[in-house]
Amino acid sequence: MPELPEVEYVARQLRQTIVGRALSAVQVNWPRAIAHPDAATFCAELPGARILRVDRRAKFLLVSLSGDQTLLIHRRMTGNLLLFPAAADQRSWADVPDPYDRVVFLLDDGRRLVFTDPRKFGRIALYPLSELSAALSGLGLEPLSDEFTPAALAALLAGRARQIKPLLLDQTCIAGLGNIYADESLFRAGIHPLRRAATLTPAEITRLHAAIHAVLELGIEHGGTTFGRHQDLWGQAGRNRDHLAVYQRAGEPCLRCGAPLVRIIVAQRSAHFCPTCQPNPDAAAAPAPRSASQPEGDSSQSIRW
DNA sequence: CTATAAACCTGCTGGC
DNA sequence: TGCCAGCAGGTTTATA
Repeated sequence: MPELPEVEYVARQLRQTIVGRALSAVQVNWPRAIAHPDAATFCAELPGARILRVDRRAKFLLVSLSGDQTLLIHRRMTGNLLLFPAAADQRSWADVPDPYDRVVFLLDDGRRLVFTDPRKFGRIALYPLSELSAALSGLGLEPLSDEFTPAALAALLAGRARQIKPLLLDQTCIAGLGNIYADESLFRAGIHPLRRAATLTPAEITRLHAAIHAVLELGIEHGGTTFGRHQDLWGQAGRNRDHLAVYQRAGEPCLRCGAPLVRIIVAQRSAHFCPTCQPNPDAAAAPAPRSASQPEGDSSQSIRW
């Protein structure tokens, strides 16, 4: 669920609340949540470090610390960062009742930054500046940056036989889109999820570029999309769900043409679209399924850990 | 290069 | 009402 907008929204909140503070202590309740280095070293290195800045790259949260170290946080499916006020009883900062709290950072002003994650997929890593770029080296274009232009997108798609939907989800191509925003982007651009990347026309590429940008910006503006568990720093749900056009709306009428929206499986993930506004290119030869699902390709690669 | 499947985990849903 | 198979989505890894 946390995709670029959800991560960006929390990054902005963290930037306004914890920059300038120092870490007093760290408690790791689920060692495997620490991807690098080992949990013991992680806990030993952090106390005393001051938080210099907070950034985002793709779906990663980057917390720059004094001592040339950077905290990399990836929320994966169900991870959330919550900030709690200083406890009245300073001694009890660690005994957070929530059983899903995997890592707890105690700030020097008594507040607690907690990483909660029911599914245990989320990861936190600590890298020295010298290894940071290597750790993030596998990521593709940052969709809200200046490098993401229609031309850059065109170059990415050129010669690719892959279906467009899996390509959009591939973090080594474009970094930050997840299932929700990929579906929303394709709908906005009027492109069927099974279209082969290389077959998109210049006009379609331009539309897709604009759609990706718009959909992500709107997501951020609305505090992200909450379906299962995304919450912001204060535990608040995002409001973007009310602004989605196709995701999780199978069977409901298309907002543009009224036709029933469809859900199929593409690359082992659900894909939602409007069969009218997003016509299937080469549906001809195929057996012509209906609404259920149909296997199709995918792939994706990315960062280590 | 592209596609497929399984794994990592656990809460929630649907069906019986 | 209760139990369980199956689903969900981000990423990695192994295999066609």
